[in-house]
Amino acid sequence: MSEIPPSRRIADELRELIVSGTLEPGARLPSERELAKSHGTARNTARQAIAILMAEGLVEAQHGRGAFVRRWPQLRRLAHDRYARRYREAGKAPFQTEAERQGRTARVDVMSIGPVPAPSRVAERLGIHEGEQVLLRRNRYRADREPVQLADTYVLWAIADGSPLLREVPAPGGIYACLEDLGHPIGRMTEDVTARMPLPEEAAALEMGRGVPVIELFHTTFDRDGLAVEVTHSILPADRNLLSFELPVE
Amino acid sequence: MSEIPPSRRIADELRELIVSGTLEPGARLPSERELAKSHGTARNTARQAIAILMAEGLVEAQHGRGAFVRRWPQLRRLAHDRYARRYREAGKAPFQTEAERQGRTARVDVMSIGPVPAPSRVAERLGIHEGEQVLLRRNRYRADREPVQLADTYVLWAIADGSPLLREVPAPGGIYACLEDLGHPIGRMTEDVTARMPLPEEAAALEMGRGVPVIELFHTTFDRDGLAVEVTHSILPADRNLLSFELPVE
DNA sequence: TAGTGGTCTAGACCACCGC
DNA sequence: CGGTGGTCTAGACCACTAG
Repeated sequence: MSEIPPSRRIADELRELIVSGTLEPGARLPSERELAKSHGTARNTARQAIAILMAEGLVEAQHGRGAFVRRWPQLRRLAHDRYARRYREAGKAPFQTEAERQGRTARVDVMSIGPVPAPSRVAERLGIHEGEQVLLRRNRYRADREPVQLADTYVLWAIADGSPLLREVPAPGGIYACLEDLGHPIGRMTEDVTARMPLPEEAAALEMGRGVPVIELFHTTFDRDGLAVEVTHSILPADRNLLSFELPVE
Repeated sequence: MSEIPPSRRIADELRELIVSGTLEPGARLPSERELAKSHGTARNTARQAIAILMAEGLVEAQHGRGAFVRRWPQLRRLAHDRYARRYREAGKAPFQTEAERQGRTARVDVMSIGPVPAPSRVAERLGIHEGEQVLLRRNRYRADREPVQLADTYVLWAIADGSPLLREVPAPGGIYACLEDLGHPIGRMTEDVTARMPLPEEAAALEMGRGVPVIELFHTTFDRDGLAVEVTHSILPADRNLLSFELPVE
């Protein structure tokens, strides 16, 4: 048998109003105390209903103001050709290219640059052993102030050692232009994409709301000899990013 | 000032044990009553701590048994060349190709086939007006029983009308082989990828645990004349899927 | 049957917001 | 100041699991 419990029922009712558009993005939900009274429950029960909707990313609570239907912000579009050589030759890094294409201002916070032991998922992609020394460049990207990406870029230490890659700004065209200067012309690039919920640190660094997942992306660059020279592990707020790819047909 | 509240503190402690590996995947957490006693709080407070970790996808509760560190299942890898013609000519649909490549058995549940008005995000990709009639094929895919994908495939009605696309099994090579037979050889394909939390219906149809997001994917197929002939809107449990792409360099 | 999570109650105090 | 969400308490009953 198992009846639907009151907290779920209240959540279901509100969800229906939201997905049907009756409650538009930005609209305020009834307060917890109102919901409790109108449904004849304790306040904690109504509160639980709101919590369900927050975990689903449909609702956002603001302390002292109320609970609101989440506005899904404009997506930043990451085009499939964002690493194309023509942009690099124009002296622009991929992120800058993307931002300008969408009329936004690119900002990069360089969090750290230095040698670290390679994490397992990076090592397997670089074809080295876990714990071997690699260069880590840790960046946060913002578009018009809004954080849109955390990126940990790992480069083989043999390539990075003593190179401009250790500097804050390695080259006008970004690290890919720099890698080419260092004798590793780009041969091919692959990206592995999945998603998960953010850790609290990630959510904080990206100023994310509750109930919003992150896209987890591993980018691997191979030079023309087939050597994996660089791996970037990125974390992107899912509500601010849309990745576009082109698939081969043949 | 604002101290960290007890529920957060308990959650932080447990999370540290999980991410550091002290509590391995599958390990049982202390019960809510144990946590409450050991931290000198009410049971509801300890319960709230567990709820935080569940929303983060780190912990899974089992009624009557306990709360456990989530095991992240093996990822299904979706290769960038899964739509390549050579597979189609071998008489295999893309999903079947992928499953076999990984030694798993492909299962397809055909949920419905029939004309519907085009939703907005489909219409804009097909280059038609919202509400125009299109064919919808709604499928659920499973690998060895486990649901791994919901896929709504929309085809221009002018192409689908009276064609084998209205049948359960349109052609041995899947709908893409069928589209080629109908005079629309594949020219190019694009995929737009983002992520969000699942709606309860989606979570149920995919048998997903709490705190696991879905990957939302729009696949668009263009024929050699540049006509958008087909759009597939897929929902994939993020803990069971990894998408691999190859990026153009030039 | 004992122990577990799932849910609810009816209070309480705090922090934040806007008037 | 009143209304809001954020958190906690100390109980209670239910449903499920396992020995």
